[in-house]
Amino acid sequence: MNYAKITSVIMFESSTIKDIARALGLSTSTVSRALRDSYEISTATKKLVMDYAKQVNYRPNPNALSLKERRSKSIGIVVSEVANHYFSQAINGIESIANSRGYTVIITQTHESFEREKTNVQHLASRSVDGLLISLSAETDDVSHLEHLHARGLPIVFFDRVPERINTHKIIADNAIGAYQATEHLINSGFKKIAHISSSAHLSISIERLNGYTDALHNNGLSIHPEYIKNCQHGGMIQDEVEAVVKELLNLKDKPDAIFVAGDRLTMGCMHVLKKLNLLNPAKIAIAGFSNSDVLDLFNPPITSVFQPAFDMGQLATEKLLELIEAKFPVTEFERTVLNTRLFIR
Amino acid sequence: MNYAKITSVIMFESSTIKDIARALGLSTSTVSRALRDSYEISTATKKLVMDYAKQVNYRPNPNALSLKERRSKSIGIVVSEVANHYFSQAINGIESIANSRGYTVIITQTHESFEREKTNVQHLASRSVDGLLISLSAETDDVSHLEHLHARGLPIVFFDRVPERINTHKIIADNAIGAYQATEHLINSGFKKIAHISSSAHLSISIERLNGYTDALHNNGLSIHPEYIKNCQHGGMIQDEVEAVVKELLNLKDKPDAIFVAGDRLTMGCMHVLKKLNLLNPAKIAIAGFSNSDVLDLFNPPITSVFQPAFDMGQLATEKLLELIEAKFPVTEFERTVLNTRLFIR
DNA sequence: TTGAAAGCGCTAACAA
DNA sequence: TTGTTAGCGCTTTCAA
Repeated sequence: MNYAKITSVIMFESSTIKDIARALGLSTSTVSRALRDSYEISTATKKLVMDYAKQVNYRPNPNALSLKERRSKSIGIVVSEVANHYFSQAINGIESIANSRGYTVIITQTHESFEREKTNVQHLASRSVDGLLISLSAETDDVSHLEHLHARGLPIVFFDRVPERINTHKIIADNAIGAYQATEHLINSGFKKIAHISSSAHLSISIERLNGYTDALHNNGLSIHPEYIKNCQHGGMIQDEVEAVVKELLNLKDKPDAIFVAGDRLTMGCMHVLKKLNLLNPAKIAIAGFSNSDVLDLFNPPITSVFQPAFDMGQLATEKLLELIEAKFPVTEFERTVLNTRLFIR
Repeated sequence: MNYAKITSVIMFESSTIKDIARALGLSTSTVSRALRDSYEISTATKKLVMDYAKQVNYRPNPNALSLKERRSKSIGIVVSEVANHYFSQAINGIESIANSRGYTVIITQTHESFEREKTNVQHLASRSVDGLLISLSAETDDVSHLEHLHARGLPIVFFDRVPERINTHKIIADNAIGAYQATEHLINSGFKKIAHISSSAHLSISIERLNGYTDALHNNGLSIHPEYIKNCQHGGMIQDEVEAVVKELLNLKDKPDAIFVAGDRLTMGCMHVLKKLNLLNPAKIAIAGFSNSDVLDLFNPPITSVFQPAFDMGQLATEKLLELIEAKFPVTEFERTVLNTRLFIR
């Protein structure tokens, strides 16, 4: 403890290997080796060091370690927002694996903004995370900010909203089948004029869910009306956009009798608009949508939903990422893993 | 780029001050100073260095900086779970301040477990965060794990669920008034037998909300029945516990006609139980509760709620924390800030 | 079995 | 105005 520390604000710091070495009359290298249980060190010295380390509650300085080892034992997460049950569940899955493997997780939110995605990714990279787990923002069409990092060797695994162009592991739900089932459920419930509201058109999930929707219509002998298909560039983050889109549908001369909504926040946004327009109770229009919310059955009316195995997706993505991070040799074979969705009929 | 790097896995790394110095034929200290726009360096050299740095996309290594400066420019957050609108909104507030001030945020979840809280806190401390923002877990009664760190000088700010014993800044909502208003709303709606379900009894929020509840009953000439007051040790994380508590209330000979629920997850859990028991639609029992959820008005029946200014609380807590972190002199005067809640009548 | 010394990337006191 | 050097905490050759 030096003079400066005492006269200035007392800093929070724990003892270092140097402190231990001094106290025990050993060299720092001996202490370092003893703490890592090296075969070179005698049992007696090891015990001495370990006991003392425990006594003073020694914790290695992660920054020194990172600097030395050139890795931070941390991974960065980029999602739209944590206030979305799909993502919060995925995060729980990610944490469960990462923490058990000794990694810290840094969560960032894009709020569906391309600019914030770039800033977050840049920040995480400069923060020297060992790898990145990303679900693209609704606005993201250009992934060059990620290609650049990927090309330079930063391990990246995508989940949920994945880019075509970057060749790495990708974990997704079977969006097409999920969308197909939800749409078919509406058809089987007697609806014939089914609209579709989705996030921005270029997103992988939007494309896949649109395909499921159109396939379901087609296979059930219903025709596809382009004016029934609407996109929200901001993925539902801007409620006015959702409201505008819903109103456009309702103003059509041939109004839809049901809507299949392709996202958690969009589904909620859509319900709010219908509620506001007094179309919810009694239900003037049916809704089915992608959502991992656990309160959908409390809604009025309760709505049928497509549930994604978010927790599992998070776990799997993390396992894949750690595989890349800890690989001894460059990985050149990448997998695209597709997990099943589940339809909850309400 | 040395041989090892090329033959082994190509690492993701950016150029260092050393690289720049070598390329430009300068010393590392000159480069360092130029990059920090030091008055000692000539304009010409500065421009040379800065231009080159931009060209190679130079990013300072945060680990080296942390090691040198003895701070990490990161703060740790400990909350129950991000899948809780109160906390996700608070986190947004925290991020908005922290990021603008150049700090990274590390979010951890306790899932209301005391053990996980201890592990997370320990992990963050050993991760050398510059400060901690904490809302205690439902199980936490003993705060010695935090007292220890606090005593050693780690800046800590508590929000929402705060301990008595630790003297530092605390940001809370006016839980008593919020609870009072919600209870009085039930009374004014004609209910006379109002029960109360809360998180674990020792939590600050539980105590304050209980006070608001009893005051409201008392001031309105209603008597307090101890058998109407129930606690959930796990703060609603274990749905069976919530179900048991609700059933106990319903099995009383003198059944309550309304329940004031003191927490976001508890409110949802409670609704689910009532739904399951077919008491929700038509409503056989009224519910009002603390919640920051944005979909309460979609519920059937919609429920009256007490909203906490979570975003503001997060912002304020972060400002206070950064004040402590960046203080030139030890801070000895601490504030307890109380923000107003808002009653949303539905 | 242990120690001395170098180095990870950066800053700053001191020299020139 | 710029360079040399030491040191933050740690690991790891190389020497003893």
